[in-house]
Amino acid sequence: MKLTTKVRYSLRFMIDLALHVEGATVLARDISRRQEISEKYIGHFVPLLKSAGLIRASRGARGGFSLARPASEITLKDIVEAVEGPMCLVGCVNDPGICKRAGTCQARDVWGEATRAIADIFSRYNLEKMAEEQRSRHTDYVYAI
Amino acid sequence: MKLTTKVRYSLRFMIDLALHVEGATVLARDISRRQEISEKYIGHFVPLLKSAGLIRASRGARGGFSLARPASEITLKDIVEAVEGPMCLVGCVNDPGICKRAGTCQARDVWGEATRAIADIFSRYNLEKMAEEQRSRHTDYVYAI
DNA sequence: ACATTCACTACTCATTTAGTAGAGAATATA
DNA sequence: TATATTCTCTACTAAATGAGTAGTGAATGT
Repeated sequence: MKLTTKVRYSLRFMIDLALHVEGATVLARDISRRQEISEKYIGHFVPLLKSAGLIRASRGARGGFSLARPASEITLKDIVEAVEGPMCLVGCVNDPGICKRAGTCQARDVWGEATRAIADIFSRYNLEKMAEEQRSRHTDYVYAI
Repeated sequence: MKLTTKVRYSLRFMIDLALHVEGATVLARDISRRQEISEKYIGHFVPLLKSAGLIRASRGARGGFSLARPASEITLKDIVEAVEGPMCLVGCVNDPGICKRAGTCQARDVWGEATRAIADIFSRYNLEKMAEEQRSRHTDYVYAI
């Protein structure tokens, strides 16, 4: 039941981006500094967020990242699936062929239902609200003091 | 978001046990055969189910396993936590000390809420119902035919 | 042309997962 | 009490995954 570092960082990246993108783009370097995530490591998961259509990237001077659609239309589920692939508690749920018991196994049904319930929970969190709540902490989302 | 083999097998073990324990005890060997899980591997997770107070074990002739309380009072959450420890999507939720940003991080709040929501879902599944639904498949929960 | 910025591949190291193997401890029963 | 039976514990192994660094390459605004 543990999420990977990539997913954790991706959420922080997205919240930070949503908070600082206002008309302009945001540099990986700046998010790296604020979030204390190495630029190199950011380079690993950010292309996944881009391929999933959550952010846009541009290179060169004045380059950087921006959201590909309104923050209100980006959910936690989108972010998790962008980085880890389709949500699924056990392999046989999405891919019955890997276990010959799939057709008769009640446990598989349970995991399937639970997976859908969790996906539903994750899809109820949207980036706009998460960023707003981060802002309301009045910390600028930078560790300091 | 993937569960371990131990948890998957533990659920199948518990469902099988609930289906076959009727007055008597059930042997690991029999569950091993029906579920196609090696006896050796069963020996790895079953002591965890026992320490968590979900099953009872006795050794020697007429030994075997039984439920430590009514199936209706054993939940999926009990089983998952018995084998993997307290449910928790990211470490900082249960253990804020591991990250200095814990106090101001909205992402942490999100993971905390989501963890509680998932735990709630898991606690709604009880073993009695899962076993009943397995039985109603009329397969005796053995791969065969 | 060039500095800037993201993108991609390769590599490393530690940890976790998924087992097997074998000896040891408990116990009902003859 | 001897013994077959059954669970329990520790050690070990191999493969996969996780977490990250490093270096090069490709795009782009000025």
